[in-house]
Amino acid sequence: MALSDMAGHLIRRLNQQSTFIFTQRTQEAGFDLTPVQFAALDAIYTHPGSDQAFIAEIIGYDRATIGGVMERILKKGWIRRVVNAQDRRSRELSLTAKGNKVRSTLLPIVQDLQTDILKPLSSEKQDAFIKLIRQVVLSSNTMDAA
Amino acid sequence: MALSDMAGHLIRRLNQQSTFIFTQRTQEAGFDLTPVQFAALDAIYTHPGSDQAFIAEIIGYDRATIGGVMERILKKGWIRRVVNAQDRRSRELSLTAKGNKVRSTLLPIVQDLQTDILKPLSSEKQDAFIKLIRQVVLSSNTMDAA
DNA sequence: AACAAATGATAACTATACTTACCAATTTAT
DNA sequence: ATAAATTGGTAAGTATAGTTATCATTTGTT
Repeated sequence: MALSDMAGHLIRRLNQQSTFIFTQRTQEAGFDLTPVQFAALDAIYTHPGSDQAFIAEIIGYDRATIGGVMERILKKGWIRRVVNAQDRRSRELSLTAKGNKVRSTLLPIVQDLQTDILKPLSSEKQDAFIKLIRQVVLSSNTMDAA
Repeated sequence: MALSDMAGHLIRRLNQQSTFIFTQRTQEAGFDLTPVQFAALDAIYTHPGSDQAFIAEIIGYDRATIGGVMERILKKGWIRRVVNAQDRRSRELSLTAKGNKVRSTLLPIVQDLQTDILKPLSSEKQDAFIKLIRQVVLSSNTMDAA
């Protein structure tokens, strides 16, 4: 079997293309952010007051990576980071008005661009594909030590 | 639609899992390399004497990224980089005996681990998945300006 | 032959993404 | 109550992955 036909290689290529489309479409809309930054924004919106470790867990990152992401969207003025009074190790995250605006403006754009990622497939095949990916991602997620 | 169900997000998560399995399995086999380094090794094996730009194109990278990859596998003693006599800008890449050994030893391991990546799916669904992903990756590849 | 355009490669910069190590604060165990 | 373990976060280090700029060399044009 050729490398170019292996699952891992194809998945990596697909991720590259997907990221490219995200960047392209959001830049056209006048924004400058990465897929991860949007995911973080959305997770904080959905779970305001959470700490970094929890947000990281939701969107599938480790603590070290999310630290840098938070720093960058903090610098953009999209989030607040307040030290928790009960546990001074943790910082409670929430969206600023600006962050809220960015998220709500981007949401329909991001939703729309999903179709572009799978554009080569018919609508039915897109649905089938999403179902398969979700099955892989979710069940691997629940398997701890393999 | 929730972010966690969007194609882009799922693809990113899938790529994380795929990379993790690659690293895990190859480390168990006593090797220390990344998916990209293996892809580069395989591309050089398939196209010996090529320059970096061509290898980058085959495996879907840009020139800047592949430069660092080559440097690292060069440092490991897996490839040779000889200045082309006809065009002194370019360097002809080839595998050393050691690089050849690494690639051939790893190939069956890497092929085998592909199934692990899609383990949650039945064999039929795995095939369907590969077909769909290949269709997306290959046809997006040939579309230049969208 | 001289100049412009194109090409192979690197450098600098930014942003994931992971590991290991560490610090500080909090919980748990004894 | 004190030591041990856990937890939230950061730091340092490595490896993609991209952009833009630059350098050297080669090729194309006139």
